[in-house]
Amino acid sequence: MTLTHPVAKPLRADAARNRARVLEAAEKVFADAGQEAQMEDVARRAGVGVGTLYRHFPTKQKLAEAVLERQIDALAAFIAAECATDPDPWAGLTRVFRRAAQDQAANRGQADALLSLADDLPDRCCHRVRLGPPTGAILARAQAQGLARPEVTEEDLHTLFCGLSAVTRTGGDWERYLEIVLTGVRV
Amino acid sequence: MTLTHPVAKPLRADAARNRARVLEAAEKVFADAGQEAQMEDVARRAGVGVGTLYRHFPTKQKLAEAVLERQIDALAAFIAAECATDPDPWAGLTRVFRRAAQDQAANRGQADALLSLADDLPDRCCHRVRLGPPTGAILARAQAQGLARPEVTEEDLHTLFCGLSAVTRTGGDWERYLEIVLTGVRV
DNA sequence: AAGCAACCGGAACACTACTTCCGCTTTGTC
DNA sequence: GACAAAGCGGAAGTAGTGTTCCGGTTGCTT
Repeated sequence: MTLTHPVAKPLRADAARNRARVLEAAEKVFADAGQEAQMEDVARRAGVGVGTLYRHFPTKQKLAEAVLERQIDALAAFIAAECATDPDPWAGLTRVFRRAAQDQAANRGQADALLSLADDLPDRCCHRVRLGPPTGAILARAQAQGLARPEVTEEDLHTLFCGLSAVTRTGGDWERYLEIVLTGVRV
Repeated sequence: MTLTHPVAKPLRADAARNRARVLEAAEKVFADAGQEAQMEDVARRAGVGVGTLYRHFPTKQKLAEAVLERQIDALAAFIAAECATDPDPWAGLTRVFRRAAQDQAANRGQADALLSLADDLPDRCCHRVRLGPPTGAILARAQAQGLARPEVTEEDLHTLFCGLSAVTRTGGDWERYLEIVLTGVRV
């Protein structure tokens, strides 16, 4: 499902091509520069003019959201495919954290998104909204098996994700961070 | 070569008064807005013109550093007076974290400083440089008494402080964060 | 009290980055 | 192949904010 609405809007061939180029370029530029990415850089990298950017994405914020949404989609898919069904829920939970850390370390934009107040992000690219429930479900299974401390909540995990973003953003050692934090969650 | 040499430079009475006002105003404005604080806001709050700001602090960055330095000084003094000498090193360490969290929650500027790369901050207002050693010493005592996991390092604690800044900045529940993280450090 | 130097206020400046606008080009259709 | 509509490029417009400049003022010294 690529479109959010059933309203068919046939895009001209060159327009569709440019839209894809812009998204791809934006992904790279936001990965490097986070929210400080510049529209002109995105345009140059995509090989289009800034006008074309604005035809497809009315504002920088919307472009950032589109990029973020793709990455959240990928992460959600990874969780569903590789973590949620793991017979060892603790291993699954660990894998979620490690993947999130790797993503953030490679994508400053993703770390920045977790550091800004989530209120100004729509649900479809909100880390907490999209990833909280599946991650919480894994946590619940771990708790049911006595592998995780029972008083830890889904909300707590989100807090730990936020902390993680600060570590990756400052170039800290996120492996050590995860080790300590997961020790604090484990029984 | 330090400019803070014993070279006495007697400041005119009004200049000294204004300098103090600027610092006080800046502390409040940076506490509210962090690095996004605006020089004009500081000037207005201090009841002076922007020109006066720039006579005392040649750049916004320098002003932010001066504010930060005072807060780091206060935190260092607190650690030395109330935590370093605690017979129970674990209680001391906990108090350091709690105080840091409270400071950050009340001072967005302090949280922002921990989220930016520390490289561009001079030593005298660098969290890691100023607070790492005394905090590390408390950790070492806790480890010697078998209260903290032996493989945790001073560096790790700094990483956890960085994570803490993300939690306070996003309005997360830092009490829960500390509880989980400190559980991960404790034996 | 007078003179001078330091200091002050805030308008003007400079710079950066997002967004708009419009003449030209490409695409799809009859 | 020609026409209309959709799309394109990038220069120009705009806005926000850090910094400078200078005529006027205040404090210190003689």
